[in-house]
Amino acid sequence: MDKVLTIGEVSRRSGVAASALRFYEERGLITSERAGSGHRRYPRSALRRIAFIVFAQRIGLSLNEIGKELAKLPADRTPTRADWSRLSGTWLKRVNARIAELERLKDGLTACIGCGCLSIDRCQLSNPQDRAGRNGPGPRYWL
Amino acid sequence: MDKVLTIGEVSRRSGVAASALRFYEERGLITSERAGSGHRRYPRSALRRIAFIVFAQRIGLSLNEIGKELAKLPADRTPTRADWSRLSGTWLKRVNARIAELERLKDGLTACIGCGCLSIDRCQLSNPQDRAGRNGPGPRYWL
DNA sequence: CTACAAGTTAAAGTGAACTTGAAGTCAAGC
DNA sequence: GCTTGACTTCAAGTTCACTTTAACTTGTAG
Repeated sequence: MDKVLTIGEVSRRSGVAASALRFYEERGLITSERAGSGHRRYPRSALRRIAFIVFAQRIGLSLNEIGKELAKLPADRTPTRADWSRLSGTWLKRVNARIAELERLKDGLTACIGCGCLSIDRCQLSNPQDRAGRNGPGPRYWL
Repeated sequence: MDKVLTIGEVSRRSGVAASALRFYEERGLITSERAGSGHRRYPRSALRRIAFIVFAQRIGLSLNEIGKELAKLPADRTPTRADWSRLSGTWLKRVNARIAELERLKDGLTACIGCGCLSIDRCQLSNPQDRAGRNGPGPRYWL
């Protein structure tokens, strides 16, 4: 009953493309055993790990950050419920901060734009300082 | 008193890098007059347009979407307060939807992960169907 | 035995949102 | 007149999170 899964099965059950699963493995986010043929075999616990990754992404973490979080899990055994819930602390802060920002932006949407004060000099909404700080190439996400 | 601004001045006041302003112009999001020297000159109203772009980005719109929104503004005159506020309708829905999703994820964070049900088969949180639908290359954003 | 689906790797491509670099022009201060 | 700084264009580079492609091997059904 301790059935292992192929990459195709994992892909179908998680909704994550097989290519993405290989990519995650390359990045060290997930691991797999190999069958004699060289094909990947996943334990059922991999599904939970993948669910975590997807979940964390929707919350706004980058794969890099997710990798750091996953590294906190015990390597020597299948993580327990308690292991997983320990990770959720960081996230809660993050989600709350983002919700707060959106609420702020929402208020500005009706109040600030409506009243005509969407001016860089006076309005806090478009927050020049926040932006000025983040440099370097690549797309910058709004978190 | 109808002072025009150089790209450097606009950059400092908006917190948006000069290179980004040129990029926005190339994408058709903003426009500029030219001085005899070929240097860009911006009317003060450009600051508001830029503030709008930054604001919209933080809300989660892509530059493409922002461009479409900006296209709704009158081309023949400086947009009024009413013109701007007409655009905010779409946004409000978007912000509300995103806040709702984050709230949902937040509940799952404490309830679902805590209780151990973060399983792809049973848990709605990591929503396989949502993901399966979005394909094609490039990074996929969680909105 | 032959199809054909499903798996493998490595390398290159993709889209978004910019930045960086090269090579040159223009304006102001000393 | 020279340097310095701010500007110009155009092309190429960067990051992220993947996907796509090519060339190949394995597993399964008929």
